[in-house]
Amino acid sequence: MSTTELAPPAADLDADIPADGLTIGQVAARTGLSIDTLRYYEKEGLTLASPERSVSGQRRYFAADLRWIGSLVMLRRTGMPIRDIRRFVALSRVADNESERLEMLEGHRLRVLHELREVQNHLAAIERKIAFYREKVDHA
Amino acid sequence: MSTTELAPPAADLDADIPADGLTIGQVAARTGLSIDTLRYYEKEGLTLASPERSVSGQRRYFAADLRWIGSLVMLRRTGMPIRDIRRFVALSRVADNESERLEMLEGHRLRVLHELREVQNHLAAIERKIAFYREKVDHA
DNA sequence: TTGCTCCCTGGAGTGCACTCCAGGTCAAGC
DNA sequence: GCTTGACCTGGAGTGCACTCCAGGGAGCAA
Repeated sequence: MSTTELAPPAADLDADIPADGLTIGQVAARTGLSIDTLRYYEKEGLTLASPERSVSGQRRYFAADLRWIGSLVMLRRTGMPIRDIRRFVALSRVADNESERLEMLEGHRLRVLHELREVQNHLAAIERKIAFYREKVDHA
Repeated sequence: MSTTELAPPAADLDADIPADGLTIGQVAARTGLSIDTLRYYEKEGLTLASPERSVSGQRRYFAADLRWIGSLVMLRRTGMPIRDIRRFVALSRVADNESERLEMLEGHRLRVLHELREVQNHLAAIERKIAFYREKVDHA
């Protein structure tokens, strides 16, 4: 989270995917998540479906997996807790509850907007403090 | 952090302060921080100076304390870690290092701006998802 | 066949920022 | 004089989201 957010994934999320899928390491490189985090999300029930496995039991990811992981990243990076994402995923696994999902996303959206406004206000205060220091420093 | 941000402090930060100062409970009410958090910040060395004490040993806060706590809130709510705030406080306690403080604040500002942009981008993706669900739901 | 790299699992450990607790003091009100 | 409520201290506990580790397997290259 600290360096990850500054170092965007090396490979493009949408670069094409070999016929036998991507390994977890390749997915990590594309998404910016760590291998451990990918397995952790899966264990925590955040994946829509468990990824396929190679004959030797290794995870193999395909386009749909990548798209879903993209959604996880967008929810996490906007601050939705794992617990809530799990609920959203549970809803997404069954049909005919689109309105509930919508409700969750809209609630989340409002919280994010609120949070953004607050951070922006505090940032403005910091910028005033910066101006104050700049004044002092430039006069020295 | 979860409810605090939604429930702004009841009393105004700048309402006037009795001659013998404010108790920690009153400061908590004004700042939105918990009593425990105020003591924790003090223990962690985030206060510019320890607050005065009443004859019976209770903390008494005055305007300067409140202003400083306001700065702490603004740094924390924009995501500066305790560790970094401690460094900033240490600088603030001695003279003639305004340029270092300025540097810290400007670095922090850039990180916050970066983070804000990223959250906004992810939020935009969420809003597209919302539009998608709204379409589906409204057609049902 | 040895070594290397990447993967696997279950479970333990970490860092952060609080938050809670036990046991105690003090001032005010009844 | 007793209760109540707000405060005190040192230290333990919590919740969250990872992150790391031990012990092991598969596939490939030299």
